[in-house]
Amino acid sequence: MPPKTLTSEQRRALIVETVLSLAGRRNPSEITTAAIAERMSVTQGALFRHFPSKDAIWQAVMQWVADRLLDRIDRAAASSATPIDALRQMFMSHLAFVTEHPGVPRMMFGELQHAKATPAKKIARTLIGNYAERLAVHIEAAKAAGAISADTNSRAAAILFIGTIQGLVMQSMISGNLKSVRDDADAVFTIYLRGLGSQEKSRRVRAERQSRADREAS
Amino acid sequence: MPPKTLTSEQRRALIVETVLSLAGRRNPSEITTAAIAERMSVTQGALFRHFPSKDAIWQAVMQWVADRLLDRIDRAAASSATPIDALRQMFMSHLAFVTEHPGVPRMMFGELQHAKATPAKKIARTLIGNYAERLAVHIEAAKAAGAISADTNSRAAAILFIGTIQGLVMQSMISGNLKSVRDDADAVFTIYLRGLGSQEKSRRVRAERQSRADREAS
DNA sequence: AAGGATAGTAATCGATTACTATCTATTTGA
DNA sequence: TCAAATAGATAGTAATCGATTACTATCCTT
Repeated sequence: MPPKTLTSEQRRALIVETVLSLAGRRNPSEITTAAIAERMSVTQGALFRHFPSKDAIWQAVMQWVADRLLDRIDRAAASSATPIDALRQMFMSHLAFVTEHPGVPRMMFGELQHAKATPAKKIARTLIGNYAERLAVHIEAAKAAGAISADTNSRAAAILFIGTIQGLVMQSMISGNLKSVRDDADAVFTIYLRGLGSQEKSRRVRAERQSRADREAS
Repeated sequence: MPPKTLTSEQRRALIVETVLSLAGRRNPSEITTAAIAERMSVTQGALFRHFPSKDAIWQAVMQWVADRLLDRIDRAAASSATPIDALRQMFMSHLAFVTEHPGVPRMMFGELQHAKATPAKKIARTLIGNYAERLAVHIEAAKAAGAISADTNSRAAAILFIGTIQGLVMQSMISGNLKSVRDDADAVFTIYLRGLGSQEKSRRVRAERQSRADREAS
């Protein structure tokens, strides 16, 4: 069965998608151009009609990740009422994103491993920088609103936010179970929030409290 | 210059040491048997006189890491007076360990990336399991002593503890600066501790307060 | 001093890697 | 409609990977 001939743009998008899909099941550093092509039912040489090198493919994949992730957390934050809620929504939508695309954290980890700065690593670095910028906005806003302690170290708070997500993702890599992330997310974020000096309870706790109140009222 | 002939045991130890050293400067997945041998001033084939395969080398490296790290945190905890202090000492000694051996987190990340369970990954998994066990002991002790909130989710607290360290390490991978870890460690751990519901201040804050008191007293 | 065990060398193996030159088939546009 | 442009196939390339071979040098024991 000969593959349909696509436009170069379509093919590029499909290659990126395929790499990300493969990265969800194996170590990105072990993904060969032959494996990508096989998955697409195309010969290996065909890939180089659309990308000048393998590095360029990796670069495109990281750019895809950066664009989508930032869009996700931006939309999450925009639909939030308070700074604290924005942080929570960013946290949860980030986890939802990596749950939908298990290859994403694998690609990130794999790129950051490189000592020298590959083009793909530069994109990853920029992504995290932009991410931290977004976090800083809401952390400072939360401070200004008195929702968290004024003496909280903002830089440390941002590092911890990202590290918390990494911890959850890595836990899922160890167990091989991606659902465990969702189960633990709420409890972990609750601890994080209290660490910032917030008095707010987690959504789950508030919901339970509410339903308990409902039962007592009836 | 012909290399000195060593006993197989010595040579094995040297190979492990060399791999760890190389992992501190490049992606572990890019470390070839040829590169290891060259660094040791030995021919590539000589490695296979002491290890049956490259996998076996990686396995030995991870075992080295597991043994040393657990020993480090155990000794740190043993020399602590309170459960909270034990957690803090474990945290700091862990960071000191990876600072001394930058190849360690790289090896861990690299192994956990593999989808299928390689022998080395199994050791890494066991290590983290043992680590979490140690953490649980002190977290529960801290609860019993009333040093942290009783309603703290212990599993989440352990995940967050490890994730916090990962976040710091990854931050150093991005900046390429390992010293930044030490600078941020105290502030990040302070947030973590408050997240558990502890009222205790960080060592740095206490020290500053003390020195301020000293100045005022003089 | 003989002799067995062992550490290391040099060369090479087959497999796999990213990449490319050449040809064919398909699509596109004036 | 037909020729130019382009997507893909075919069939390679050189380089590098982990691993194995036959052989040599050295050490230790009796």
